[in-house]
Amino acid sequence: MAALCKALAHPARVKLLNYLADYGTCYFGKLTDILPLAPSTISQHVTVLKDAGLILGSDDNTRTCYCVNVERLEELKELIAAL
Amino acid sequence: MAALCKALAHPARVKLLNYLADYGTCYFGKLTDILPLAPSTISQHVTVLKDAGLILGSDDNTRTCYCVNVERLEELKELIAAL
DNA sequence: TCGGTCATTCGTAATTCGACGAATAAAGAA
DNA sequence: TTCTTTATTCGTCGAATTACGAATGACCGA
Repeated sequence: MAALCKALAHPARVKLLNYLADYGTCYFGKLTDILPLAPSTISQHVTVLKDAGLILGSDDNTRTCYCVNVERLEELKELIAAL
Repeated sequence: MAALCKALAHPARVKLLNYLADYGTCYFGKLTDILPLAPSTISQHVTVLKDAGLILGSDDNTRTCYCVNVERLEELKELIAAL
């Protein structure tokens, strides 16, 4: 629970998750348009979300496609709702 | 949203909120029994939860009585559920 | 083959976090 | 008054976070 919240403890990561939740999937390149941050920084945030299990990345030849891990997100929702 | 999650981004603070949610209210001294941390450290965590608005503290003469801020907690639940 | 794009990793600097002990303030008991 | 209890604040330290640019590797097009 603390680990999941920690993954959402930064505005940039909340925006990323929100965007993915709204648009389903997208490539990394699109994410760099969403946030006013350097690509390397965004990659770091994406890694945090990935490590928390909240998003999934599939290597589509040279690009990387990201999407929300719905099951994991449900897990978080249940944990918070049970508070 | 990120601010609220940040407040819950540490196991000690999750435990504190859980305890208060279960037991309604309690004094600071009781909280020091719940966690294996120095009182000063616990006070820091309590301050973080208080600053986030998740708990409320009322000064009962020499002791301090803490309880969950239900409205704020509901706010968090709605934000997470809306993801 | 030579560039160009895409995404990540590495190295680094500044800031924040998390923990502790010591000092403090305020109220009550001896 | 003096001592004890209670809760907080302060100072400090190491660890973690956040940001960037530079370097890297993999793939495609010219």
